[in-house]
Amino acid sequence: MKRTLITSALPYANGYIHLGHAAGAYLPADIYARFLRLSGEEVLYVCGSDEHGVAINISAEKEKVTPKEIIDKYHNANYEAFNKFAMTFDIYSRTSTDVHHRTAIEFFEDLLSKGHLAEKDEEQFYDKKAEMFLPDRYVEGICPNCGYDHARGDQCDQCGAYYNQLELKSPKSIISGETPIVKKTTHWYMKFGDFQQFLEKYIEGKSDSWKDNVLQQSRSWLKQGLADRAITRDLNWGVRLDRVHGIDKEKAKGKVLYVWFDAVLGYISMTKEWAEAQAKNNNGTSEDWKKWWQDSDTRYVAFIGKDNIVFHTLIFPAMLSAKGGYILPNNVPANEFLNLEGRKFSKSMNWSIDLRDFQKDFPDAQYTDSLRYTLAMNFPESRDSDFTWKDFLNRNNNELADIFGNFVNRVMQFVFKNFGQKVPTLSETSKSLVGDWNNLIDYLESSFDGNFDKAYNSIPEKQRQQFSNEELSLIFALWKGAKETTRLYNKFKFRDAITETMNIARAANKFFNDAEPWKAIKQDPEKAVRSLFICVQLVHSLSIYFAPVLPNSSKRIQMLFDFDVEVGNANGAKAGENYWLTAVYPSIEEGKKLQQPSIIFNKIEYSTIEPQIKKLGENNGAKADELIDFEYFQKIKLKTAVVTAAEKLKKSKKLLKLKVKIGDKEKQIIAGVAEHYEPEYLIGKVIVVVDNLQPAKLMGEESQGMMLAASTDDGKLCFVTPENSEIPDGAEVR
RNA sequence: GCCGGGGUAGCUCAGUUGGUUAGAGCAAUGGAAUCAUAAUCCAUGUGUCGGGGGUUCAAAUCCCUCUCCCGGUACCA
Repeated sequence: MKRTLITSALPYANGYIHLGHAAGAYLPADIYARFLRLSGEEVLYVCGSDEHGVAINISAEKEKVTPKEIIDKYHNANYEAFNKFAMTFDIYSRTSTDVHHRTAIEFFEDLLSKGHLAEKDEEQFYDKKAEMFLPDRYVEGICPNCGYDHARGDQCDQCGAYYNQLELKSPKSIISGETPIVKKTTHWYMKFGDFQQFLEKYIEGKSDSWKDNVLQQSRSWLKQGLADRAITRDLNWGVRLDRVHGIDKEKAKGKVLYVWFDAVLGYISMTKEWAEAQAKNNNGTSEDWKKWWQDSDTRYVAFIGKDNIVFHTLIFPAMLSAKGGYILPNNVPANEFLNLEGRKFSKSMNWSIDLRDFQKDFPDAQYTDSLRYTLAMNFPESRDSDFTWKDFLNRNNNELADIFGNFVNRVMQFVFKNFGQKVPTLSETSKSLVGDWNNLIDYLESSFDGNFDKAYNSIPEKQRQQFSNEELSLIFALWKGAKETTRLYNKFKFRDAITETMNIARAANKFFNDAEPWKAIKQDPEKAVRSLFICVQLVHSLSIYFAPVLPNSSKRIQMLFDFDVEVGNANGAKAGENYWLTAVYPSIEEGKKLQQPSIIFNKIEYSTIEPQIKKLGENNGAKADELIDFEYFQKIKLKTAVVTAAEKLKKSKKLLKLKVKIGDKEKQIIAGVAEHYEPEYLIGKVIVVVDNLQPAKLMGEESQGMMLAASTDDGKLCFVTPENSEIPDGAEVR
C-alpha cells in the first residue's frame, strides 16, 4: 500500500495568508491530499507556522508587543483562515513548540558531530549595556556612503547602499542608545560543499519526474557551486544554541539557529507532535512519525512556491541526508506566482486579497468552493498566472452554477417532481442496467491501453446493445473523465484534471438533453426512468470527483443521498476505501429516498465584485495624513534648471547623467528616467530640481540634486517643467 | 552584467523523443430544446505560434540573433 507524506511551505507568522499564497503551496496540496485519501491511500498532510527569524522581532517592536504576541496573532489568524478555506491538515502546528526546538537541536548536534559544520569567528557590534550582539537591523549610524544619519547596520535606507556593518560611522545600538563595541563572535556554517555531488545525483535522478522550473533552478545553483552558509545568528528569538551539547557555552550565548535552518525541520517536529497526539488517543504510538520520515515505502511530496525551491530541493535534502536515515522529497511541485488583476501581490501597495478579507466578504461556504475552483483553474503551474475578480465571477456563474450546479439541480428537481422524491425504480426490462454498467466498466478497465478512441470502438457488440447510444457515450465519458482526472492529478496537473472533471458534467448535461426525459415521461416512461436513474448516479459520481476542489458543495450533494460524506477530509492518516475507483460504477439504489435539493451555486452579480475591484490599490503607500509645516517646506530649495547635456549611464537601465545649468551654476544630476526619455530629448528642456539635496554617488557618478518628475502607480513617468519655458533657469520654485 | 523562465485565438492558458488540417475553456455569432439557477445542447476560428536568420524532406518544437515582460543573482549606488 502506498503511503504519502504531504507538506506545504510553512507560512511565516508575520502576516496574513493571501490568495497568492493559497494558490502557490496550500490549495494544491489540499486538493492532492483529498484526492489521495478518496483513492483510499494513507496520507499525512503536515503544515504549521514558521515563527522564528528577525522579521518577527522587528514587527514586535513596531507594534510594541512581544514576539510571542505577534506569532500568536498570526498563527491563530492563519489557522482560522485555512480552516474556513477547507484545508485538511492532519496537523497545523508551529515552530515555537518544545518538540520543534529539540528536533532542530538534535539535527544541529548531529551535523556538528559529523563535521558538517564549521565554526567561524567574525567581528560584530556588541552592546555592553544590553549584553548582546547586535544584528544588522539593531544598529543605526551614519551611512559611509551618503552621510545619512539614520542608516541601518547593513544598508542605508536613504541611498540604498549595502556595506559591512563595521563600516557604519558613529554606530549606535537602537536598544540602549549606547555606542557598541566591536567584539568577536562565533557563528556556525553548514558546509554545503560536502553535499555537492550527492545533490547533483539526487537532482538528476529526478529529471524525469520533476517539473522543469524546479529542475532548472536547482541545477543553476549546483552549477554555481554550493558555498558554506551561516546557520546561526545573534538573536534572542528562535531555537537557542545554549541548549546544544558539544559547543562552547560562552560562544553559544545569545545565539539562535538561522530561521531557514530550523523552519524546514518543522515538518518533522510537527509530524512528531501529530504522532504524540495520536498515541494519546490510542491510535498508534509516539514513534509513528518514523513511519513517515524514515521508511522508504513513504513518498514525500513538498508543495511550495517558486521562492522556496532551493531550500526544498537542495538545502533540506542535504540536511536530511547528513543526518541519515531520512527519506528525501520524491517530488517538489513548486508553483510559480499568482498575480492579481495583472499585477504582483503587494501588501504595501494594498494590492492584495487576504484569505480572511475574502472570507469576511463572502462568508458562505459555497463561495469558498468558488474561490478554490477559480484559483485551481488558474494555478501558476508552469508560469505566473493571473487572478481576476471577473474570472471569479465567470467561473462561478458559467461553470460551477450553469454546468455542474444546474445539472445537479435539474436532475434532482425532475426526480422530485416526477418520481416521488425517490430514485426511480427500474422496470423489469431494465433490471440488468446496473450489472451491464458494471460489466462495461470492467471491460474497459481490463482492455485499456491508453487509447480512448480504441477503447470505445473495441466495446463488443453484445455489450453495446445493452445500452442506447446516449447511455453508452455517457458512461464512457464518465469512465474516461475519471481516468483522465486521475492521471492528471498524479502528474500534478491540477488545472487539466479539474477541466476533465467538468467535462463529465458537460457530458451529463448532454445526456439529459438528448434523453429528453420531459418528453419521455409521457411517451416512453421506461426510458425516462432509465435516464433519470443514470443521472442520479452521475450526480453522486460528480460529487466524488469534484470533492478535492469543491469539498463543501460535494458534501451538500452527498447529504442528499443520506450517505456518509466522503470528501477526502483528514482521517488520522488511515488507509480507506477507494471511492475514487468505485465512483465510476452505479452505487445509488433504486427507490432510495432523497433529501430536498437546493441550489448549490448561486450566481454572483457584477455589482458584488465591483467594490472588490475598486478597493484594490486604495490608500497605498503614502502617508497622506502626515502634515509638514511651512518652515519645513522652506528648507527645500527648488529651482528651475536647463538641461545642457544628457547621456545614458553605462551599465544602468534606469539612470541618465544630466548636466544642468541653474542660473550661473552648473550641476551634475543622475536621474532615473532612462526608461522614459531619450537623452537627446531632454537637452534644452527646462526642468525643476531640488537644489539643496545632499549629494550622493550613484553607480560611481556624483549626483548633486534631484530632477522632479510625476509618476503613476503603473510606472509611467514624466518630468516637471514650468508652464512657460521663457522663464530663466535658476528661478526659485515655491 | 550574469543565470533562469516567459512572449501561442478577443481573454486565460495547454502544447519537448521536430511530422499529418496548432488545441482547451471562456467570450462572440447562428441554430435546437424548454426538465432546470434564461440554466442546457449542437455548429462556427484567415492565430505573421514576439521579429529575423539557420539546420531539416518537415520547426510553435532544435541552433543563432534581436526585442519585450517576469524572477534570481552580482557589481556600482
